[in-house]
Amino acid sequence: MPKGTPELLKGTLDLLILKTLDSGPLHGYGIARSIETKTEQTLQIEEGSLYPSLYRMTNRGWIEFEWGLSDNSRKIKSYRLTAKGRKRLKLEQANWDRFAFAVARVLGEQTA
Amino acid sequence: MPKGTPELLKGTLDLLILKTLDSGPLHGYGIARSIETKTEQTLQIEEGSLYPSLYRMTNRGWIEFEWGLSDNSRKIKSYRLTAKGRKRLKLEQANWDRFAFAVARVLGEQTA
DNA sequence: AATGATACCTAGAATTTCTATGTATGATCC
DNA sequence: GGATCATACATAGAAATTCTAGGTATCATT
Repeated sequence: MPKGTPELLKGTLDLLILKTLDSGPLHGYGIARSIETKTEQTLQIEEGSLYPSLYRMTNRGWIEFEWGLSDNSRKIKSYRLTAKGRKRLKLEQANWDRFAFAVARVLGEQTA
Repeated sequence: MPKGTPELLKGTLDLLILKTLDSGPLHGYGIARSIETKTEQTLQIEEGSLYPSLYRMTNRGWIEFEWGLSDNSRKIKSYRLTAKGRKRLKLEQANWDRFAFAVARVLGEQTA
């Protein structure tokens, strides 16, 4: 753990994945690496959280996948957002913003 | 629900309670009302979440209580932070800041 | 006398995330 | 060639928190 104890994901994993897929199709493992890199390992995506989440969101119709090959010729499931997923992303992002703002209020940070 | 669907607490309840008690002793019901007021009902504290949390944190030695009377002469459990609780508050607040910053990074908000 | 707000409590369900595994293959190093 | 590491997928079961849905009691108000 290069940056101290990693943060728990506190129910934001779906949002983080949806947002990552908003930039274009990607496979599960790549999504995890992308989030970790962007946050400099502050957020760590366990595979035991990642794959169940992808499975759930596929079932809910927020994302879909097709089998493909990665750069290094490995079999991958390439995920992408559906229209429903894009709507869901907007909703979850708005919810997060409201939530984070509210918490900041309680913590006494003057955010406005 | 005056302000739309209330946000889930996503593991921040302990932090919110500790922070509220940092301003001085208060009883459970009052803590809940304080958080709801401060956030204009964005965060809603269910009693089924509140009391178990107070119980857990008492057991962990982060808070302690004594029976007392409220302004309107009701029996209350007046909670206050312990030294351990103050340390815990600092830790959880730092963790939250790191976490919120990391999420903002993924969401593409330029916070630095 | 009834109602609503205050104030406490608990059981059980739901959900998410984590820990701990397992499998398989491509790439690298000796 | 063989070992090892990173990539890539997956699942079972545990752990933790929060929610739903009840319950009790008292004070104040209508």
